[in-house]
Amino acid sequence: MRAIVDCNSFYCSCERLFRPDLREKPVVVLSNNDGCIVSRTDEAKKLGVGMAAPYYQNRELIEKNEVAVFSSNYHLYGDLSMRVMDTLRELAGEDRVEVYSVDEAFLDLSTIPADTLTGMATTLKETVEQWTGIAVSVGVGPSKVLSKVANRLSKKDKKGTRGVLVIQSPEQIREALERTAVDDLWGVGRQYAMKLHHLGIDNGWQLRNMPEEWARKHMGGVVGVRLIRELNGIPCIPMKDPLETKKMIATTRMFGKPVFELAEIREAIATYTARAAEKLRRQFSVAGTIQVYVVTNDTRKGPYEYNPQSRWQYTHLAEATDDTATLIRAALPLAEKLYQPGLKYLKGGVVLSGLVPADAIQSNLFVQEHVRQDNPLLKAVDNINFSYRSDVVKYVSSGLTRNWKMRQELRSKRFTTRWDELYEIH
DNA sequence: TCTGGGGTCCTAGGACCC
DNA sequence: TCTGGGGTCCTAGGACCC
Repeated sequence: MRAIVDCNSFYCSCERLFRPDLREKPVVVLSNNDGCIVSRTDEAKKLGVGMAAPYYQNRELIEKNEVAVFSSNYHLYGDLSMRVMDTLRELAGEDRVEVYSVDEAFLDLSTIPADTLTGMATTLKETVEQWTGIAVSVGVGPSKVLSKVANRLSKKDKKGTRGVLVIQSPEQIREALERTAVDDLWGVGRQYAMKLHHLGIDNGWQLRNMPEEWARKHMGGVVGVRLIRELNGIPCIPMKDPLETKKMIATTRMFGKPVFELAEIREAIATYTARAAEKLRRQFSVAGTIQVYVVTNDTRKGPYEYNPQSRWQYTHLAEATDDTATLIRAALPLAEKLYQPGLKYLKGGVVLSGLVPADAIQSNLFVQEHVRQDNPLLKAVDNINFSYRSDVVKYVSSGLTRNWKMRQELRSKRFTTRWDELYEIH
């Protein structure tokens, strides 16, 4: 059996932890640049605040109802996420937890006796809440997809399930799947949902009964076959090895306001490269390929149309590296190649790929000077930038004016990761 | 006269997830 | 004025190899 543990309205719950006055009150958290609503509490949901909805479209509703609004505070959420995951590992066993996202983890419960699963799930929920202050929902089922189904139903019926639902017997599974629209299944997105409804397949139970060969033809090949099997309680999506590292690292941002000059684009790209390189070093990898992209607003559709167009350039590095300066040197010419005067730039980004472990670099015979890996200077810079102010130490190419920096006007303090922002009790 | 079979690697693009 | 950011997996098709 598998469990999925999922933090309720995670970003909002983190904010509430340091603002007890907001308990039971509507709260929302905004995406970067204060653009969209990415987390909302049940109270905000009830008021009709949409998920992933643009902030400015909901502003009136939010102000009228005195909804508390926060910019995203990733330092805070990252730290609390770590505490939740540590708690789960403590309870379920170090190697039985797969961190799936900042607010979700799959647990392998295959060694837990069937009749104690509900007890175990309840313990997980209560302990996480007691140790971290973050409320979670727990769904348990024979496969990952079914555990997701259970988790969703546990949230829909909070009073009945108290946030914990185990589906195990054939009857429980059938009932749960009949209550779940195909749109709400993990692995069915907009495209497939549309296709399925077209064919008269509306709920999970109907999809479960479709033949595998049909799924192979019409639902993305083996992906569809796996989904059908998972719905039938046959686990085919394995637990991931916790030691696996990322295969790609990206840092991309909307600019705080549109940008027109090459100098500004260069600054932004250098800054994003430095940030991506930090992430790279954190997982002890080096990158073999760097891609740079920008999004322009093509005005051919009329001056006020939103018609974003992306342009890409990439280069393979002579030798894989995690050195910020080397990566910036590779990135800037790509930015220059992309730049065309007169266009309006909305967004930029850097993607590192071809990642391999730092201790297994394939060296290039034709590279004369090898950059020293495990550079103590960079380590020191990473430490300073994390524990004090971001970019206390930065490369000159990342710029000093930074007109393009994103808006984040409503961010709370980084109570748990910055010395100068600790929570104070007077 | 007439053109196999089996394989790898790479890229682009589509679908999905939170 | 105004719409986020960061990932994964799979497939198809082209280039190339023996």
